[in-house]
Amino acid sequence: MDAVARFPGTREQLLVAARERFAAHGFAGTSLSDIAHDVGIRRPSLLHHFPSKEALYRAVLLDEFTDWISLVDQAKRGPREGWPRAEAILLATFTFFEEHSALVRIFRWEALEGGPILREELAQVLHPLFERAVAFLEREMDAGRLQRHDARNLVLTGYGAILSYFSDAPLITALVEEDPLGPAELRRRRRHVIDFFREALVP
Amino acid sequence: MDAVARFPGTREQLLVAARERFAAHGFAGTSLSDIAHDVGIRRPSLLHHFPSKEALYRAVLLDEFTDWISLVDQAKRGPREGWPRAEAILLATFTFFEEHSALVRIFRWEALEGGPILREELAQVLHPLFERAVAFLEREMDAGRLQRHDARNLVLTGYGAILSYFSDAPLITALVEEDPLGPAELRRRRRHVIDFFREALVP
DNA sequence: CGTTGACTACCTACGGGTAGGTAGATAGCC
DNA sequence: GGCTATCTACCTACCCGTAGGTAGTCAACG
Repeated sequence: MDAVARFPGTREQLLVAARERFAAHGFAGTSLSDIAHDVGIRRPSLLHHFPSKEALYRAVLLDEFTDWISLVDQAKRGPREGWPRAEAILLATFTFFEEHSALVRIFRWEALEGGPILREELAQVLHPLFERAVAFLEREMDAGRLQRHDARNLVLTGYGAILSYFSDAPLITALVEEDPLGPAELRRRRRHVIDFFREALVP
Repeated sequence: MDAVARFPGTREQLLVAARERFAAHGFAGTSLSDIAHDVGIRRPSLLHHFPSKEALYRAVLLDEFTDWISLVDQAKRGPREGWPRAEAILLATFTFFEEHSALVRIFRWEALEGGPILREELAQVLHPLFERAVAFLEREMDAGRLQRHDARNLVLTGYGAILSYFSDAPLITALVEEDPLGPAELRRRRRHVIDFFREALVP
């Protein structure tokens, strides 16, 4: 039967532990023993639930992507055009990554080391999202509802402004006094991103 | 005596090879055998020049930091205030990282995996640069020569806009058709960053 | 009702590979 | 002779994955 939605079955515990380990140390830097130990079993027992390290990794990413897709669907509601829509997308993206910081770090690991979900494979998922964002921006710029910019680079800048903050948080901690992931600093960052893009985008 | 500035001594060859390897695969993902092989010697011979893997890594970063400091000194020339100065700094930073893409990737690795040069240690170098940038921005905003923004977050956004592009280039490759590090795309990115920040910063 | 057989989840032990680091020998150069 | 740079051979530690064994559960069947 469906083994999901029981208490926290071993398999689900393993997925959570693996997500945190992969996010913290990347694919190559994570050992199956550590993950198994987090859950309180031995490594071979882990391999009873997932046939290989790579399979476990893919399962983790599949979980995260599911949440990601739900965000995209959710973004279909809300304002339809102009800056209000751009703002809504920025806000939703910020909030999503705020709540899925592990995904941010896994993305960065993938981009850097090219994990088993090779860059190409990951890019296949990101490509349509990227194209949709570019199309939206170009349409709004053509209509004069947004200031004209290089749409492709604009999307990259937007993602970078959000992703970098979360992925570089450990480094930023040593740069500023407050915890960059604390509620006050997160609010401050969110407002900055919105204000900054509005200043550049609203005609 | 000073062993530098000979032809390309083995030590210097090792530093270059190590820089590329560490940038490509991070500290943990790089093996000394690979570095030694790049130079044409065996691993124990490498350890004759550098007592440990960590020592080699630190030597690489020291080299890069030297170039970085020279950039900061160089930035003291040029415009003194307002958007022209901000633009000059952005341009110099962009050009520097364009020419030191290995450093970009090593930075990202450090932020992610917390390499042997612990984040704190790296942050000690970055902290004064960060504070100086914040002070400049706040002074210019107070004087009304730049649009008001959250100075600290503005610096982070600026660095993110430049660093992310270079460090994520492998991923971006699969997102757009052209090579993001080719001359045309680099020119395009540079112009976008400048335009975007001018739009948000010029009063 | 009791026994058998399949299944699940875990274990210990091992094999094959790779990592960083060390010891000691060798060859060339001042 | 002494110093430098390199080598081969070795060590320990860790990795992933597999083999084989052991409890416990649960359903089917005589």
